[in-house]
Amino acid sequence: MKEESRKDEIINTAAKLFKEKGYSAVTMRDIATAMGIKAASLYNHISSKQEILKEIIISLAEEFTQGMEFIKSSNFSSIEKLKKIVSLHISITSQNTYGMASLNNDWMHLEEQLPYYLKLRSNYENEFRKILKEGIKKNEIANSDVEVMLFSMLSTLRSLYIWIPKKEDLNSEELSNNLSHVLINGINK
Amino acid sequence: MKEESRKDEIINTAAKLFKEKGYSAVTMRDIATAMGIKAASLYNHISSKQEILKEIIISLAEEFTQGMEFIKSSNFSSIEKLKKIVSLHISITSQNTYGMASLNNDWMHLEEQLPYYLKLRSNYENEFRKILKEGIKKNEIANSDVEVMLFSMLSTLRSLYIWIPKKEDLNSEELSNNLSHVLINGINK
DNA sequence: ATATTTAACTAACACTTGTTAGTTTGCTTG
DNA sequence: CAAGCAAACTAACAAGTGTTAGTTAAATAT
Repeated sequence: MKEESRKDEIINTAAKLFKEKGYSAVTMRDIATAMGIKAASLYNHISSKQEILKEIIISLAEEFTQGMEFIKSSNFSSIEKLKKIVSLHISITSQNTYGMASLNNDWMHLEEQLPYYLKLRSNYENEFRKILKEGIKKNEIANSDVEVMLFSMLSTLRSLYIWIPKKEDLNSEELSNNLSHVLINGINK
Repeated sequence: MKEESRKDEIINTAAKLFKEKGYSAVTMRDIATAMGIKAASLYNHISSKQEILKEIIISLAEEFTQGMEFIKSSNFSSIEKLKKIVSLHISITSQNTYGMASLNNDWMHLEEQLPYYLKLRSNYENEFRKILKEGIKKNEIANSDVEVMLFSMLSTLRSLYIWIPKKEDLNSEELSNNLSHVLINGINK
């Protein structure tokens, strides 16, 4: 029961193609061909193209929600919490770079699940924002524009899916330390 | 001759739709309907859907190339050059957020123009990288991993198109200062 | 006034899309 | 061996795709 099901194979194959061309440009025939079968055969395992997208995106969004929940309820310092967020993004992204591309680029093609996804996303951003504000109040974080700091960090973390696959010899911990350092201390001497 | 031509109207309307749903999900009928005409009428002004995408992306990519060329050949300090790059991104993006969405998300659907676009992009990244390396050599910039710094800054700058439209009362200069400060000094106290 | 241009229209095309129905194949289990 | 099942297949569909051809109406230039 723990081995990868045929459905999972379809989802992973699709995610790979979605990353290259986007959800709308990938046809069911593309997915089927990549698996060496015919398009109609896909429907023995999944109910629609939509379902594939939903499975890719929602499971990832829930992983992030869970990770943030854990960090929130910890008693790390604000800076330590931010470092944990960096680790969270690197960990999830390096395990599923294809899916992360869909999460970032194809979320608007969710249909019934779109409101749920948007709720998870704005909750996540709100928790992130709270950590920054708390850090400023506690004098751990510079009193710069919170929205600018949030935007800058989140943009970088959300783009990891583009960048991680280019680094063949990825050491997650080292990357996490380097990236945390740059995000927290900037590039200044 | 300086007023917006019908072709430009089509390109701008298309860019807006491309931002919302992506190039592949937008049909010629969608573009036409948004302009209050029929799809076939578009072809009095443009030769293909492809051409619309090309016009949007290539002109923006060339603007960036030109801006970088200017910064490169200036004799600002490395940090000042980076601040100019931040300004460049904010300026181009706030003038054309729709187009910037296509540049970021739909470039892979360029066909004949794809190699040219990729060349411009990698040249741009190389010049950016050179500025960082020069800054490290001159002891203006911290000796952190150059690729991590480059990735972090570029990710943030490339995501501006998502964020700028949310700020209704945009003061470009103030944003430029705030963002430069965060990118250069980080968020640390 | 006539000729020309601009920019819209209708109608249609060949092809591609997601999906369904019904069937066949080959493995697993009693 | 027979039955059941998982997972492939072929064939077809209705709707939607980008695009072309030919036409028409209004604005502009001669």
